[in-house]
Amino acid sequence: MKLTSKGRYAVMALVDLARFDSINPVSLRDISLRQGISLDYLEQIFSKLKKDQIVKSIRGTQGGYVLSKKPNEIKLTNIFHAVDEKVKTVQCKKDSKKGCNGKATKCVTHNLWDELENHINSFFEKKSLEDLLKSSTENRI
Amino acid sequence: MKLTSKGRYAVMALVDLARFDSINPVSLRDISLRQGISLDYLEQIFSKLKKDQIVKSIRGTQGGYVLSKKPNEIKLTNIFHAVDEKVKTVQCKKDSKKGCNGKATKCVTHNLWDELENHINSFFEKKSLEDLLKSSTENRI
DNA sequence: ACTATACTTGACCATTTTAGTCAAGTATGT
DNA sequence: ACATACTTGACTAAAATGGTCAAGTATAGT
Repeated sequence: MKLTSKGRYAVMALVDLARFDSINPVSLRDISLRQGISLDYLEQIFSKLKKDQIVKSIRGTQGGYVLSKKPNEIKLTNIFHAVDEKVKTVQCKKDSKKGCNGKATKCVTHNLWDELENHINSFFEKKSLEDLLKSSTENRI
Repeated sequence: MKLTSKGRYAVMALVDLARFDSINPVSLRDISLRQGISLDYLEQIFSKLKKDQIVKSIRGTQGGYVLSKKPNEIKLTNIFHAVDEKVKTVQCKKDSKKGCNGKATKCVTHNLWDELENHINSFFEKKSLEDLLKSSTENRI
């Protein structure tokens, strides 16, 4: 099981954004420099975040991105969903008329992954951007 | 985030094994046929399970594998650990003297993954092979 | 002792996913 | 007009995944 860095970057970038948001739109270039994430990659990520209305873009000279909602309204689950970071349960083929793996019975792990998925999602649903914002300022050196 | 099928196969195979264990050692060939998992791949997996003393091998004509412990003593966490299925947190480079990503500060996601990891592991530590065994017989068609 | 069965080990490989890069735009504030 | 910044889409090197293939070794039963 693993978490990809796309999800991690999205979270890092949004925390960065939330921190500077209040004053002006934040350009991806600034985020790129501050967080050490490739600008090209950030563009991909923010395009998805925008599609899910987590951020808004503002064009023009002093443009950039701003959050669409307040930090406490943005849950991790929203962020991960936006960038297609999901809990894949490596499920059995669902197409067949028979059970899992072409057997007559439901495979023994079938319910297990469902339970696990719920368990993980409950974690992501509880954590908001605001929570991260707090702990990140605590950790500042 | 995803779970690989190696972990899923390991769980499926062990539940199968646990179900027939009481009578005789179970050959990988039987498990392969019943669960629809490639024999060659099962060999790889069981080699790891054996190294972590989750199963014992019995050679010879009527040989096969048996569980090393009782089903309620085998937790999912043990199984996943054995087959190298782990929660990868896609962490920041740890080598540098500075903080994450060469920045002066700890990156904001640093603690987050730690928390998540604990959350997931607590799930795996609770579930034993016996639990799965029960629910698998309930689901039989 | 022989042999079939079953475990053991290690090299190898095709496909998919990841983590980006590159290029060519379009929109807008000043 | 023009610099800045967002937008879109094609492309790709490297790693992980999900296996296969080959060549053994050990042992129970006859």
